[in-house]
Amino acid sequence: MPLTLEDIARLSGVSRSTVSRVINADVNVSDETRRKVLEVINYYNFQPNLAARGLATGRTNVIGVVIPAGVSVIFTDPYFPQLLQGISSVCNTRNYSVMLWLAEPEYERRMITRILHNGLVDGVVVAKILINDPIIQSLIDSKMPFILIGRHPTVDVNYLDVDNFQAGRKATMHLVRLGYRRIATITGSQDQVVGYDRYQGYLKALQDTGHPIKPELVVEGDFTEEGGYTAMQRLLKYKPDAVFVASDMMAYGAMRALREARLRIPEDVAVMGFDDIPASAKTDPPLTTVRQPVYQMGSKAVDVLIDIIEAGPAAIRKVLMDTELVVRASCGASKME
Amino acid sequence: MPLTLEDIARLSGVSRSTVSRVINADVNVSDETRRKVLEVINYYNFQPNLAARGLATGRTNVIGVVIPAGVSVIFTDPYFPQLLQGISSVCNTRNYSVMLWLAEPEYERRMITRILHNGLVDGVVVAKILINDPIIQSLIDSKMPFILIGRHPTVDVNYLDVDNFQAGRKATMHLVRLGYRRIATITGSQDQVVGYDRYQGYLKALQDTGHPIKPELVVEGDFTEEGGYTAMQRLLKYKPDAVFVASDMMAYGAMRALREARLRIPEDVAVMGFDDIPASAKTDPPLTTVRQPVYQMGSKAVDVLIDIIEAGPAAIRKVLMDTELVVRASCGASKME
DNA sequence: TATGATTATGGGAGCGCTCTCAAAAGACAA
DNA sequence: TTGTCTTTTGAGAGCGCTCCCATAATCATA
Repeated sequence: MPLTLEDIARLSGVSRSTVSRVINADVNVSDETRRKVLEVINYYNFQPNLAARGLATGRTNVIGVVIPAGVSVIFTDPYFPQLLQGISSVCNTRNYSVMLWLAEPEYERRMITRILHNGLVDGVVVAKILINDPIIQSLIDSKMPFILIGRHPTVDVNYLDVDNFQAGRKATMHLVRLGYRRIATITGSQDQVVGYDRYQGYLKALQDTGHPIKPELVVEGDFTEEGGYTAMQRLLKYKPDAVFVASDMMAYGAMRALREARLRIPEDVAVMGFDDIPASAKTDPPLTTVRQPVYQMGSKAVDVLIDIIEAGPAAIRKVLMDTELVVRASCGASKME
Repeated sequence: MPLTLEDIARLSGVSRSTVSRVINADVNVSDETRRKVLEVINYYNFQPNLAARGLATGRTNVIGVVIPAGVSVIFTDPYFPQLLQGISSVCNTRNYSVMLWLAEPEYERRMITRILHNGLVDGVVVAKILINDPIIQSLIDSKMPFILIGRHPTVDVNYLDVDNFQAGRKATMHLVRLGYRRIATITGSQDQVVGYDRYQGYLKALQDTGHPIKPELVVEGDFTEEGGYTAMQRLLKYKPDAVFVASDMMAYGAMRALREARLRIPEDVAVMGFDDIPASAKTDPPLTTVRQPVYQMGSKAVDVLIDIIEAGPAAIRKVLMDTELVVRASCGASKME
């Protein structure tokens, strides 16, 4: 049977209250008493019961992490392990624990109420929510602090995301600087925020550098390899010399289409991807792409969430994070030199 | 403020005890009363506070999952996401929650005591523990129910693992049946249980089928690509016609060595891997290998653990799971036909 | 030395639940 | 009607902690 506060109190000849003060680093304890109590605590390796503390304080120092299962089956990408590492790391340093919920559809509704109302967690991180997921409204109604990973277009909630606009701009700028003149794009689905934002970044880069925007050089994809392939086929007749593809998966498809058309990468057409999934380092040629700071997104999200939990409700926090251009061979070297 | 049992009791005109009985499906409640109370509970979407319940019962219905960080940085493999899915799935159906700990080395000791003694979890699943990790002794001392994923050679604890011996045997048998005569093996480190077991399976298959065991056809590797490469180089002069490599990673190295030696796979040398990491479907040629039922390992481990938690201490449970041969092109078709 | 301010400690209530035990309410037979 | 047995309900204590308040001890100052 584990020891209790009362046991420690008895063993060190003080009251339960004093032991509690020592554990919670209250200043109103004499050095002598503190020393005595700590000795006993360390000797017995005492750990206060967190369920009891949770009951007394109304706070558990546990955060929930919700990952929709529909998303978490995507195993080709180290996204979730990295995200969890980031989350876990901050939780460790800030003395929180992580409750993980992989939300299977059939349990989803039951589960949500269980999470929200059972007093088990102080706040929730929701990863990669599907647009218009009912969970968001439940969360808002519950008054539980929460943060989304992936920005939400319509509802005013705390979120953290990659700055897809700047990233799209940065990627396109890279192509511009290398001297490409007919820069096409295969966008993501325009009804998804990420697809839209990356496309807007592409447009901005061209505008800023005085490049004309040619509608025929813009094709909408759907984030799949197949979609990238057909999109590239359609682009071919307009003879682009470079293409910014809004996801690595689509970029693979685009590269396949180029190979079939006997075009060399990057000599005939340069290819820029987005995501930097691991396989992109090993394509032929290795893919230049944009990397998201996944680990940092996890840690930052939790940091913000814990701030909200501990400081109480404040202004909505919207955090955008920078991406990193990963230059490999698929865009070639400068055409200027 | 969330409602309490007392609130529900008042609202439905019964006592706190009766509401508790209804929630816990106690039989000693009249149908009429039960109906009345359930109505109120559903109307207000009441959820009992789990911290309070935990305090009262000494059970939390939470299991801890510990993944050493040294291992979880391995991102090339969907191992952990799949394992977590399996774990999570059973937890959902059996009404448990998952507390996730990615053990960073610097926090490890602190964390372990926190997990074990703070009354937050009823049991622990420890994934891919390093051999002789001190965590095992701590777990044993703590009397907390726990199960290892990955069998432990020396200490007598609950574990669940893949049957590496049978798997090694099965893989080798496949090569035998295809008619290969000089079947070599690149083993894993022999000081790791998995490496040893797979090698023993190889030996058994050869014995059972009356093949002589040629020591020159056995080279010890270290589970790295580089190790597989050098091991294969050493094997070449003994002219094997097939090689069972104890991990896919090493198999990639072995294939590289074969390509450099201008040997065709599988015409000159067949290659059998182990693990079925995703990239193995896309090597040239695609790698025949052994797949571990990772998802099932997660779910089975939790199933066993919860049984132990709910039934109380019993005999040590040691579970071995079957593997699946994934036949692709790297071992060719039968030489007999 | 008495007084008040300050610091250190202990006692009690209460967080929301479960669980035991006793009492109340019915059911039934004599 | 009374008594016995069974079913249903309620009251109370307690899980291990925090937090408030009262009291005791210490110290500075008049």
